[in-house]
Amino acid sequence: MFALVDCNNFYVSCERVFRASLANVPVVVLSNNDGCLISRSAEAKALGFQMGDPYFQVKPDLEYNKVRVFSSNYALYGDMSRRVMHYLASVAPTIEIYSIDECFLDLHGMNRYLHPNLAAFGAEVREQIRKRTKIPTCVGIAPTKTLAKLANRIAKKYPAMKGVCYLDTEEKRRKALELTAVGDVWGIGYQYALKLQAQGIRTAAQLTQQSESWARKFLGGVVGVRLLRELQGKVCHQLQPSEDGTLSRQSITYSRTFGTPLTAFSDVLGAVSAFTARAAEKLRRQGSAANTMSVFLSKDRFSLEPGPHSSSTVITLPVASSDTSDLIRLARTALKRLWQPGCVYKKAGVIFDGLETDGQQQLDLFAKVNVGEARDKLMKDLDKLNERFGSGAVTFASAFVKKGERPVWDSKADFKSSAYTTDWDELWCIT
DNA sequence: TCTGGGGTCCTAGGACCC
DNA sequence: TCTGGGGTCCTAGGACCC
Repeated sequence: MFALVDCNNFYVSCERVFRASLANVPVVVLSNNDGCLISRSAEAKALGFQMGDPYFQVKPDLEYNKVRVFSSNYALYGDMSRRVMHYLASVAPTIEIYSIDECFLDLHGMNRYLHPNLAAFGAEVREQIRKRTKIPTCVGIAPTKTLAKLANRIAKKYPAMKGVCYLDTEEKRRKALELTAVGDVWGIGYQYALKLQAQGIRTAAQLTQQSESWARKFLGGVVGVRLLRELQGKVCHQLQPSEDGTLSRQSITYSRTFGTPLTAFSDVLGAVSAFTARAAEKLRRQGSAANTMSVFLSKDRFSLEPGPHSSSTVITLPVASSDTSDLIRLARTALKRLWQPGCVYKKAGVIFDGLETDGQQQLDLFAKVNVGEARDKLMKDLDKLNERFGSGAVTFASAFVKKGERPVWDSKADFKSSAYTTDWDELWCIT
């Protein structure tokens, strides 16, 4: 059996933990750059606000309905997430942190005398998380990950379930599949839902009636076959945990939309350098070095101008690296290649790919060994200083921003709550 | 004026090699 | 009209997820 624990409206729930005044009123949280709605309270959903609604379009509506609006505050959400996951790690033999607000538990081998009734176990988990963190959750328990996802949706949708849905019998599995629209199945997105509806397949139950060769043909090859089998209760996806429960990434990206569009090379270079530094930090944190680096620049993606709105270039490194100064130098080379004078740029990003374990690189025949070691030490010290004194305390010249000033590329975040739990300067004040 | 960001997996097709 | 057969590596693109 697998369980999926999913936090309800996670970002909104995090904001509510620290503000009693947000209870029972409509609340939404915006994406980066205050772009779209990405988390909505039940009250905001009831008013008709949709996931992904552009903020500028629904702003009058939000104001009219007195909806409380927040910019996203990842320092807060990340910290609350760690608390939830830390608890979950203590109750199941294996967990896989699937996203910031979802976690799979592998219940195989769980002590059957301690938890003879998994539905009661689910209820206990919910209650404990609520007590410890004030975050509301729902729990789905079923024989496969895909069915656990489905069970979780049902636990959310039907209040009578009291937040827990346990598909322990064939009868319940069948019922759950009949209650689920095909587009709500994990792995069926917009395109597949259209295709399926055209063939008269409306519910998950109807989907499971199809043959594997049909799934292979219409649902993306082996991916579709696995999906079908999982719905039928045959396990295809095991948990994939890493040591700390988080997945070790195969690629690492840092990209941002600029708060205001940029036209000067020096401004964009500053942004790309800063993004490179942040991505390199992520690289070192997971103990990786990158073999390739891509830099991309984007113009207005909603403009009707013909031609591509984005351009990118890939640089293959001579030796895999996680050294910020190396990488910034390459980023500058890449940027020069891409740069078109007179263009108005709205977004830039850096992607590291071809990751390998740092320190295992083939020796560069001409490198002076001492230089490499000194650099490693420098990067370690850099990370320590930034961890202790705050991100950006020590930076490279090309990414430098004066203390107290906001960089020209900085995203918009007009409605941000405090980092109550992670920043000494923003602790919760009781006045 | 304003429309996020960070990932995954899979397939197909081309280049190249023996 | 005929014009090998594998294998690998790389890239681009499509679909999905939260």
